[in-house]
Amino acid sequence: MPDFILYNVAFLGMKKTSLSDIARAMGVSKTLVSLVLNGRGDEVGIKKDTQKRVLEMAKKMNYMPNLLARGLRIGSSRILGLVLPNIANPFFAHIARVVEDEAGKQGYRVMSASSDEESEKEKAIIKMLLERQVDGLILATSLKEKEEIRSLQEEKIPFVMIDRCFPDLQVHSVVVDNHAGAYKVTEHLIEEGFRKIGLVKIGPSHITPIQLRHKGYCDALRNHNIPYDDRLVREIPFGFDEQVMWEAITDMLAPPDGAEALFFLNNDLTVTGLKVIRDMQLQIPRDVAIASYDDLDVFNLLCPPVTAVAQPWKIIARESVRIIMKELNAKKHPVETERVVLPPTIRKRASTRKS
Amino acid sequence: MPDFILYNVAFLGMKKTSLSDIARAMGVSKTLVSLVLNGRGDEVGIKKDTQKRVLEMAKKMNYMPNLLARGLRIGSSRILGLVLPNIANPFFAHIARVVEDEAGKQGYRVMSASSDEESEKEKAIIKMLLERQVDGLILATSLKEKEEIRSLQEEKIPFVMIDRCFPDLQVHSVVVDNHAGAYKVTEHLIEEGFRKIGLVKIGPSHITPIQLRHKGYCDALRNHNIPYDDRLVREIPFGFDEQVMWEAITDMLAPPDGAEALFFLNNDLTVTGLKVIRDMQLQIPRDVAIASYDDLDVFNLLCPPVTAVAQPWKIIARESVRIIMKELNAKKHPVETERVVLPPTIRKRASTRKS
DNA sequence: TTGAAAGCGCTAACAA
DNA sequence: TTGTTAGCGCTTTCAA
Repeated sequence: MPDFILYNVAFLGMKKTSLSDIARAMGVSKTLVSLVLNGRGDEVGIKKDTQKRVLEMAKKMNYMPNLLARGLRIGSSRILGLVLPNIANPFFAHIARVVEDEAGKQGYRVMSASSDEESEKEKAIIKMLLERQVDGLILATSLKEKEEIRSLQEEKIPFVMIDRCFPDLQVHSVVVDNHAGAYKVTEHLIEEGFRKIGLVKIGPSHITPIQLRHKGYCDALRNHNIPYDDRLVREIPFGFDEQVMWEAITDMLAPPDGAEALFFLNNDLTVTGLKVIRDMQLQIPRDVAIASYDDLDVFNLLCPPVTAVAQPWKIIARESVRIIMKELNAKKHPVETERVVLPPTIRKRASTRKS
Repeated sequence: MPDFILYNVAFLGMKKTSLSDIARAMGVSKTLVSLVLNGRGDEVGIKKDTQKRVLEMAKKMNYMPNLLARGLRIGSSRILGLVLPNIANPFFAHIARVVEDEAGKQGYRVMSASSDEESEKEKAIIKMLLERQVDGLILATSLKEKEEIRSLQEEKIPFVMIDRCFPDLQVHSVVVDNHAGAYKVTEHLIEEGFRKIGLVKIGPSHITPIQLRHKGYCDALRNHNIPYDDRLVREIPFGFDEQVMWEAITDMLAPPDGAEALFFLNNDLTVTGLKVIRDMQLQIPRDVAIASYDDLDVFNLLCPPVTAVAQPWKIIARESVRIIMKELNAKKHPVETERVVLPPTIRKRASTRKS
């Protein structure tokens, strides 16, 4: 009475039901069961009745496919690796959410990990993801050198770079026009009458978008005949605290040539910067004007509301998934390289209004 | 000359190197290679020299273990499933980050997914995670009924519930004392002199912490002899927009018995609520006082700063990983049920000061 | 000190 | 219309 034992096993959850369990219980082959359960019954021409019986038995025995086994067999895990500097940052959290949704629509899952802007950590993450046999990678990289990326290319790992990309690499990428965003905000500040504009960068210095934003700032100054003053430019290392920000701001605002405006190059900097400025009891924009790269919902609720560069994170996420899927489903390789550059939106608000 | 071919394969990335490739190239057995690569060489007593040669060959051939295969074989994926309502919500994004870090320290990876507060979506997520053979689950559940949880128990799936837990279930859980948080904030409002206190809940109504917060609110009112007025209590469905919030608030503030204060039961509600209130050109706290369940960094930067209940997300995440690891490593089952209840912190700020 | 062989659960080429 | 067989890459038992 093998049936009894099998049922018991299944019902008591002592052990998971496998394909062969079903096959054995029904006296058919694993192949048949596999075919039916994968919806290929009709295609192959398995009797309707048999199909129904298989389905019923699978249900009865509480069958659950083992996706590790399937992945091993078909050589594809249906997992996407998502590498981010920090998933707790709202910008990346939103991206993670949309990537998850978009990938899910195509039967893919995502495994994400945060690099904290550290090259070594990121290398370890990528290694781990590859060991776990992810089918493709979406990378907001913190890598200092592009060699690692090159080796991904050589190994023919499908991947898309987002937010950040080494300019001279021939790879899929979805980025925002960082130069334009920073240029426009700086120009806006200049047009509002500010000339001494401080720039607060996030470190490490090799992050491409930060370099481009810096360049946008420089170019705007130059085109408006304002001399570049490197006492007005600071780099704050990732993982900074309020103290570090306090020192930087105090320094930048110090007379006689102190900044009249501060442009923070990401949302973390802006939030901490605003805290420090409040603690210093300074009025915005009277004592110092404020602009932010990255917009948060709440920036518009502050008093005064903070001028910001909004990034289209939804589109970044969607495009990255679209491209990686195209790559994964491509019949022919290599697929033509896609380099998407999205425009940022400048949200001019009261924090940059000359009073 | 098999060596040549093998090297070629490895170096050109035509095909990944496997254990048997290394074994074959060296003329030894897979067993040996596996043992050495897993650091069990000494333990088993493999010659130092052989070990060195294996290690070198592995490196030379660019070996990467296939974790799907290992997982299949050892019956453990070293993956934790993390189920959240929405990873884009800062509260959950922070939790995800810390869970990722803590699990990583123990060699586990996490696969997360968002349920959007939908029971059906969550069931599908759990099913998917189990099919992917996660070793354990951390659940901030959106499930309406506890049956699904019960069946996890019956199937002996290791899991920990966080943030939300069905009260009469004997399961591991890490939650915040929601009743206390809401009670104290409500009491604070009352002590500041507000009597008509509106409550803005997030739907769906079965979310346990929301029910408890609601109860905390009720109890505080009762203990201060303030009658409960259900016109002052609204539920806004998850995924709401500004319009919905606008209607609710307009309604609650309407004379003659309009609310003098509003207590929002999560950070999303607070942010949108503040937007609406600003658009209505109301002064906080003169026209209406504001309190929030969930604190965000920026709440302290608003003018006025917003009174909030801060939740210890770092501890929630750490504890949940600690417990699931204890469960996974336990020699004996069942492990004693852990029910951690963390205290929230009330941050009293100017938004609730009677002017 | 090392190797042979089995098998985790699945799919797929080929046979019948 | 269904079954046989092989094998994905790994670990592990047992033997030598």
